[in-house]
Amino acid sequence: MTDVIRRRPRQADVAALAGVSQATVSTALGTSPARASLSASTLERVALAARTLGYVPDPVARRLAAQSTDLLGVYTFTDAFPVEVRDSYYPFLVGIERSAARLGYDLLLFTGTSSSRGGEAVQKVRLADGCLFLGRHVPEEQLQQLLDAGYPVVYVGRRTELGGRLSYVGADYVAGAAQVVDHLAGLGHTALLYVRGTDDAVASADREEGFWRAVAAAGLRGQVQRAYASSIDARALQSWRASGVTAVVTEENDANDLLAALLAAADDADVAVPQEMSLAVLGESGGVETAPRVTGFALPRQQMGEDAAALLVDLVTGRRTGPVQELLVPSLLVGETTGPPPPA
Amino acid sequence: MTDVIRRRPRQADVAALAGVSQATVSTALGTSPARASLSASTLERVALAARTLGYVPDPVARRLAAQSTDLLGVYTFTDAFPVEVRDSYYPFLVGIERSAARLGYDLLLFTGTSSSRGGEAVQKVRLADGCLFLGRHVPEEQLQQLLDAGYPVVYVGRRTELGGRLSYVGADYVAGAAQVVDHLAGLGHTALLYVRGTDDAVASADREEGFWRAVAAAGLRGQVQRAYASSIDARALQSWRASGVTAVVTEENDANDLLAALLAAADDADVAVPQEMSLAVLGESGGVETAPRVTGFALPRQQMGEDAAALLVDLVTGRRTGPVQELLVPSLLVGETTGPPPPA
DNA sequence: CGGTGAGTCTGATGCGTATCAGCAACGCTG
DNA sequence: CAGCGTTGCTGATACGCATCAGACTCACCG
Repeated sequence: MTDVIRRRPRQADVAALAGVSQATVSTALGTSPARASLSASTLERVALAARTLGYVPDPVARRLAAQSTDLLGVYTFTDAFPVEVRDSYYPFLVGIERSAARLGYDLLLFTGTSSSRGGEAVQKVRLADGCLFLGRHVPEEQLQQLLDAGYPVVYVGRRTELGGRLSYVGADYVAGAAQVVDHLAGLGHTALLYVRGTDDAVASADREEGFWRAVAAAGLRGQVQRAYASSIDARALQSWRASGVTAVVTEENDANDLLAALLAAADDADVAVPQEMSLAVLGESGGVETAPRVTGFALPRQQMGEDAAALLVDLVTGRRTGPVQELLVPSLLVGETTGPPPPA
Repeated sequence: MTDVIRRRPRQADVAALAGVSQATVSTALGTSPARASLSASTLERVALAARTLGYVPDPVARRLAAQSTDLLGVYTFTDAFPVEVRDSYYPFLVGIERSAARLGYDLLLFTGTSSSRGGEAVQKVRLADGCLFLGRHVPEEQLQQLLDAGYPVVYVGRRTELGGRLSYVGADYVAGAAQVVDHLAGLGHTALLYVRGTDDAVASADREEGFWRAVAAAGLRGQVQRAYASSIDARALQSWRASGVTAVVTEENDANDLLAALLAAADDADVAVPQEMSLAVLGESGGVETAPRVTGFALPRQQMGEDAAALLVDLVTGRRTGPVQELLVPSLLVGETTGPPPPA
């Protein structure tokens, strides 16, 4: 009598029942080309035995032997499930999950905070076939190691670190900025001011580039000014108006809310938006509860997630190779803060 | 010359560099008690070698050998990241992630939809040390197999399937219902009507039990009626009033919105809520956009998630054993639909 | 009848780690 | 010096699967 409290059945058990070798079971149940050279009757017997025993392959062993788990890692540097539901990461995850599910992959969720052993923790993602990263943070050394080992990694969001070796699916801020500027040009504005924050993030630079390009293309007058939210007040606004500016665009900026400062300044200065001054943001206007719906552009977040996951799968399967970098074009959001310029 | 494009370093490489055996490296780098019997100098040499080579343990191999991955599975039968952000599962996930992170576990996310091979798919969770399930669906056969193998499973939500062998962290609907009834009793109501749906879900039965218990404890008159949303109209409402009922409670019910039907009926019958008739729900009143904030109780969803994950970890580590069943008490939500009964 | 090839299947091996029995060297006791 | 316990390490093995180089059988051809 064999032990009744047998652990999970393994291929060896199936093999015994079917009267074949473990190797044959592996072949019969797998998808390798070798499968074609097994007789129909053997395939059938193995399948039957497997069903009878309720055999299910052990994904861990499978991975150890074959280097593949049908798992995609998702590494976030903040909680993946933010309490702030409006959190901007969320739509990425929705997209990622969709794509993964469609392609038959499951998700391995790492939170930077968890195994807080800092650096080393990232290596744990190797349990998955490949890994998506999202978040501002870029652990260069760790990524370096992963890349060197040929481990597939895709960032959600444009990342220029590591000399372009990183694959990513990002948003085309240049195009987004251009859309906003074009929108203003279409309304008849000719003198624009772009107020941007003082940091040097990639996205910021892209937005500025988009601003300049569109300004040039449309033959407008434009200028850029860097500012802290605290330095934007009624007086500044008045001086801009005096210099002929009819529309101000700014960047969304969580840390340092330029947009809110501009709205407040307009209010202070009794400048009606958009009648006397148009206002737009090169990005999305934060929360839903923002009083006026501000003109700007929306990142195709869910689509970015989907594309990133799909790209990762391609890298994993080898359908695509090398660093692949993809930019998706945002869509213009026309809000209530832009209108034709005031009559001269 | 050894091959330069060497794969990730393994313990064998560290061992060679440190001049010890692979077994020693495993012991030195691990946490087993055997570690104590290694000399300080050896520990040091191994640690140095590991650091030099940038050795990182392979989570897969570790799991295969040691049956432990520091991973918790999360199995949902719908998308884990619902597009409907208001989705009721979401807070569970927030709690789960928190707990997991705090306890040093990462999350393995399975969506019932992904590996759609139906039943067998559930077995994939074995990659994790234990698994949380959420969703109405209960794949009994599959769970049976997992339980029989001693695999730790915890449901989020009370589940009475499998003869009580399932561990869960649920909401105490009995207590929740009692809170609502007590609230009404405190306001002076003496005749209550509980309108419930027609299904026989566990939660429904619990609510009804809570209703009866609290009614008995408070010495009130109560009655229960089963109904479809479509059968609730102005006439029904009037007849209830005629029979002396001053407060109606119902259950939240996504499929068959009794609550909405009641509100509509009150409107039709020109019965003012809560002046002429109080209305409460034994659960949460659906969306945020519900016109009046309906009195009811809130499930401590996030807490349930946290507790469930914590429980699972206890089961995994063996700190607790056997089926553990936990109920958390909801908190009363006093809304705008309950008030004192009309003067007789 | 020896030889060739196609069709089927198996034994052996590796993946990277954890664990355990056991070995060698050493000091100590009687 | 025989006997014994300690300390510090290693060899062997298991975990469950995939893969590959053969081995074996049988039909068929020259």
